[in-house]
Amino acid sequence: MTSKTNLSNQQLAALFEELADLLELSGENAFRIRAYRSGAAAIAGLPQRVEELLAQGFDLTSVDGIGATLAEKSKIAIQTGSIPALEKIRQEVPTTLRDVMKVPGLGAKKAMKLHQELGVMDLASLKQACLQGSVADLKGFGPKTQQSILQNIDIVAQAAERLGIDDADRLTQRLKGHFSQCKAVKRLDFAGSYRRSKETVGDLDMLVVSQSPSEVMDRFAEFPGIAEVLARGDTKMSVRIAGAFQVDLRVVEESCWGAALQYFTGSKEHNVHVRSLAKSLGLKISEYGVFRETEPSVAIAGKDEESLYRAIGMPWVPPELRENRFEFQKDLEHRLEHLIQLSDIRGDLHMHTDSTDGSETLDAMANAAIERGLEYIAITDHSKRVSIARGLNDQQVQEQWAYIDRIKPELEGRLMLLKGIECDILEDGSLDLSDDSLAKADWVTASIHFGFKQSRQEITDRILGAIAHRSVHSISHPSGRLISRRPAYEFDLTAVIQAAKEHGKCLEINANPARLDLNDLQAAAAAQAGVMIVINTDAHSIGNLDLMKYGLGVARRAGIMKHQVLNTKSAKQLADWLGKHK
DNA sequence: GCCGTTTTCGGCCCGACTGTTTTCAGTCG
Repeated sequence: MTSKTNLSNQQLAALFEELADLLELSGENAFRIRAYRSGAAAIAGLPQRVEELLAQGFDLTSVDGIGATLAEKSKIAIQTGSIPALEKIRQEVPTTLRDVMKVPGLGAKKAMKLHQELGVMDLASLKQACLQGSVADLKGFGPKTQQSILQNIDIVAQAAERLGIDDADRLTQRLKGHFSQCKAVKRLDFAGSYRRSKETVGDLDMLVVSQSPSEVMDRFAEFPGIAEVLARGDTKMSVRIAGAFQVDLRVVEESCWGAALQYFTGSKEHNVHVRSLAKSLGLKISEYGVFRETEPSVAIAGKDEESLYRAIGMPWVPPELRENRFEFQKDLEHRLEHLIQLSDIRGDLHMHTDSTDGSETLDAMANAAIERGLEYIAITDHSKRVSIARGLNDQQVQEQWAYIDRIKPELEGRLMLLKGIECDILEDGSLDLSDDSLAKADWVTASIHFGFKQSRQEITDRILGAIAHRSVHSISHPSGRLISRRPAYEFDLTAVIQAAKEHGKCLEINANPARLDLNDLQAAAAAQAGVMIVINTDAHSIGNLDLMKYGLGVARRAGIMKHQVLNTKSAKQLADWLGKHK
């Protein structure tokens, strides 16, 4: 089978997701919709491209969640770039209603009702309807719903325009692959907020060194998924990728690579500061290089970034720090020397198994951790309040810990396996498991999954209570936000940081790209106050263990140093730390 | 639509809670 669609697994999965959404809007059977969703997830999780698998004669129906129908539709999508059933339903249901459906508080039924009764087509018309007050008059809706829509609509509108860091990551991989055969490309990298590891990326800046820009641009135009070429000049080209996402290509000379990379990496605030420093030294910095004001035609630096920063008396600044926060302070050299990096991470203290909502057995997670070179992990399944995840009760968690005690000897010298729990902080402020149980754990991380609408004081008190509990070591995803999907609950971060400091408890940077919680500013505040940070993947599968890098992005943006992060400690040091925090 | 069989149909992770209703859609992972 040959094809020219070059559809990635993520793109194929997105087609099925869209089909599922549109079927849901049209009131289709819920289990059929779920089947499309789980099929999409299965495709997104395949280690190899569907196109390659099919070419090798692989039987897609052997994958869990993919049956004859999805296998056939996948085949057609790979050949044609689309699915006939999707094309058909797009004619019947406006696909922009998918955004309306994603507003917290709304679902398929309400979105469809808004469409049919009020003519709502998308987020803009939804907002207008709310502002006019006509939503509150609709049967099944009310003033509170209308108010909540208005509060949450912007976060969804933003999501439509920005990519999560992991999606941006995948897009850069596809672009790299697309250009790998293009001989005109001498060098290629991505700048902008993506390079600075921001949690979401508004557009992607691609920088290329080439002698023949037009050849590079021709190749760029062939990239699958381009909806529109917005502009094309001699050295610069902009395209819009499916949806509203923009990718900018800039072709530069080898000699000014560093200056261009620095210029396009930003941030704007960082660059303003850099250029004013240069000016005070009688220098001028542009994307073409560093120049003396007295001799503006000869670049004295800029072939690489190091030379540019050296010219203004600075060490090379890692992109994550270029936010005009720490990089111009006196302690920069000290911070750079100790700035945390991925290779400093020696363990992971938050992950789930198939005892609750993880997809792998405890043994599989342990083995995967060993393969990744981790020295220790904590198994932290959910407690019973998270019933949808089949959270563990006191007896079940004791059974899991007994099992861990049994297999510990086999892992001796390879992995320190900690008996942990992600214990829910209940609505009344108590913890979801008995004190007796929690006292037997090696590692307890407490978190909130319910009661998000409580008052700021109530939620703060819940967290403070958990911090004060003698068996708790850490608070996981302290703000509760889901990026582009759900805002953080209201709580007093300063009080939480203060309490964590007083009780010697950790606050987590959850590395899952949907969370990244604490965020960079919150994590910086905590670390500066002297709170120990822990960076965890919250893995629900083996593949999730590789999400650690996104947590590192947050920590580096926060300027956090190695010694401020608990899981940079060796297994021995961690055991000592836990001994002192009993 | 998928899956597994007690194999070609019947089930598909729960259940307490909110806002709105007086039966239900959506929220939580």
